[in-house]
Amino acid sequence: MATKHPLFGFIPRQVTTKEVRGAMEGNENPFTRLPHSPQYYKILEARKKLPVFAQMDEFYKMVSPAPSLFTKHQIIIMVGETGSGKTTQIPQFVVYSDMPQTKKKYVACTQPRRVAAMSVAKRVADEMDVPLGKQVGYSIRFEDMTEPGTTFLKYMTDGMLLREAMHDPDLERYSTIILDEAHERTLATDILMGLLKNLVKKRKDLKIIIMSATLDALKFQKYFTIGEPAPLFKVPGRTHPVEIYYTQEPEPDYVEAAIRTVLMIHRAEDPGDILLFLTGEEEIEDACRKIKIEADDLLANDSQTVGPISCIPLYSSLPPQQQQRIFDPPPQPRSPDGPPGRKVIVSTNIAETSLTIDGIVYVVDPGFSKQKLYNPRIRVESLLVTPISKASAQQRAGRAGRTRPGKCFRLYTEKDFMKELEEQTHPEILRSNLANTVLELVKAGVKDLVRFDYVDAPAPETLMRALELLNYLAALDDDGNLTPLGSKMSEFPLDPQMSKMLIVSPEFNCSQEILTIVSMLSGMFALAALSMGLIVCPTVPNIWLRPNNQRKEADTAKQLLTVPDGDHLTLLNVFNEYQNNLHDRNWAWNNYISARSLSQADNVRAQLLRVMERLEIDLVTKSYKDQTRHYMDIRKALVCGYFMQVAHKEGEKGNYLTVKDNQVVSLHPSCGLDTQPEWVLFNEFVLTTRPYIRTVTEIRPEWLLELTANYYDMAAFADGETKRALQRMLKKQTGKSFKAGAAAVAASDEKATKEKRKDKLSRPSPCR
DNA sequence: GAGCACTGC
Repeated sequence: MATKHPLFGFIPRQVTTKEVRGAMEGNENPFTRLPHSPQYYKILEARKKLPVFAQMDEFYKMVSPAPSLFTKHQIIIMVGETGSGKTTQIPQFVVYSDMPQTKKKYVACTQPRRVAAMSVAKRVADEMDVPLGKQVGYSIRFEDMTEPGTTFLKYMTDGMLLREAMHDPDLERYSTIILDEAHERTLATDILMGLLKNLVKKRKDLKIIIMSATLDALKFQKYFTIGEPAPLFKVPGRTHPVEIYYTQEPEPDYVEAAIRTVLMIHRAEDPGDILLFLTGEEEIEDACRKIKIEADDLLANDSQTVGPISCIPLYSSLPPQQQQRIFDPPPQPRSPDGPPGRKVIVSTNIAETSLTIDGIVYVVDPGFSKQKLYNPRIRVESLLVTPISKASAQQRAGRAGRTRPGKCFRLYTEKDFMKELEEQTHPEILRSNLANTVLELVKAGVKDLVRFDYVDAPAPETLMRALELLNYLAALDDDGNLTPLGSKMSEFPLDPQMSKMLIVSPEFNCSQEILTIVSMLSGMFALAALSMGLIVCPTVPNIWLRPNNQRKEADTAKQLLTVPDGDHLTLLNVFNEYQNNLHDRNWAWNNYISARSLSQADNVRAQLLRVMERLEIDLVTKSYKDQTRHYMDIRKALVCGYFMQVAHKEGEKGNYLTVKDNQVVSLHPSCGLDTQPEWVLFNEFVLTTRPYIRTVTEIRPEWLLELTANYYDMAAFADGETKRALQRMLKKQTGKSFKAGAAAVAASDEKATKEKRKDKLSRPSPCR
């Protein structure tokens, strides 16, 4: 029996609300042509109550103006608060209008986080009555839940779309791109906004929707002014009111004030859970201990009016089982009709955006968070406790009104809120090292990095630092053009130093080993999704576990796996042992190693291996009788990527001086080197209680001159202790008397310059 | 003898 197709008569981008609602209410699913399930209608009733649903007509008038106005509204700015339903509904509205399924195109909606992409895709698949991964799917790193030819609505991380833009700058596969949570201003979203603003000139059929919270909308509207400003589409949120309280005077000690406020709420306010924002692990654990002591004290003295309390810490490096505790119910009253228990969650910023916890009625906001800052002068990213922005404060307060009216206690004065807090948190692009981003942009075809149309332009010095690094790595030539090597480097989801050493590693017969080291270094920070929709495994910043009560045992275990030549080799050793033990979690556990970070490294390794195969980079290893020689090759390959991160020992006090930047640094206590070698290469420079270098390997200075002559150009090297040390090394190599030695140094200076010239012309050096 | 805000490819 032939029936009319539910979308019969729909003209792409000229559909009407009546047509769409008709199709939605119909018996037959327009995308599968199967009967709608009873569940579908149930969900549809709930969808109809969302604020955004009432504005469908307004939306279609904006995206589908009369045909003559077709190109006019190519970009739309959409403003919607929490609870408006924009993330789930707008992409579906767009599907009915674009009809991507008829043209083999996608409607894409980006999210800053993996979990959000997964869980929203699942929700929308249910709403559309289709299986997840068919018509509706998601695409995130390590997981592509789409079916080519079938999927037409795709949720994805912003980083994933940026990767695609590198290969296909015209993003031909997409009919509409929706950038959700644009106000969060992630690095990837910012770069995408710049690329898309440029792309719409070329692709007149492409539509862009920028979805954001209120405060930023005008900025985006101004940025996306092409002839005239992009239109604004506003949707009200659906949250409960939150009363805001300020302190009368500034609080000298915000942790102490926060604890006092939590206890005050517990004593005096109605039942309801409390969320307290602090800045980091140590602060949080400390506050939890103190709250617990005070609350137990209250309970002991006054169990008639005060109920029990459970205090739960929340930060990303907490093991997943402990994170789950935030969903536990509050403690039971002491007696059947005694005062009710209360749950207090003490959290980092993770609860501001990444996680929502239902049942929170009170928020305590001291007004601080840790933020990453990049200092291009010394090329260091550091974490600093910083006052939050007004937007952040508003977001935090909103967390109290998700289930019923709430209260937010700000531990600063109203005057400070008005006068001292910045409107917005500085976007990530202004606070980051941009080496990776610059390489991605160049690969995506952006010619002039300095004049690129950024929403907020980064400091010229940051761009210069990135260009300089990429030039020394030979990813960009002297005119800033992408070299074939740079093009290969951009294919890897790695820092440029790492992709460089991976690409040159076959020349040192150790690409197997470098692949492992790179995977360990980058897997240490990557994510692993645990269970959908709830919570993710946190970042695993350290592979070494050190439980408080077994520190000694943990240290001994670490000692047994340590390779004295360097931490990079230790990482290699750990991974190899893990493989020799057949990925046994017990082996990891018995050796005080995080099994999660190892399996993550395994994941990353498999992905990088696929890229290597595609680029035809040989996977080689060489067995020497003498392991030291093998390690030497690996260390040489490390030098090819990290020659700019080298330090030289000064004096006998364990001080090191970084090459060229002349920063005084020390070996991090976690470093496994058994001596203090004269020359070391490091993976990370961290600024904490002191400047430290972390993940350190001993190198030989002659390798610097051999392998990276254009950076270690003696003739052009600024005078200083490092240069003198290099010269001493050259002198020793010649083995001559002082006078002859001096001549040799002069000659080697000259030789280095010549080498460099020759190098630029023809020499097939691994690092050029 | 120290530490790790949060994401992402």
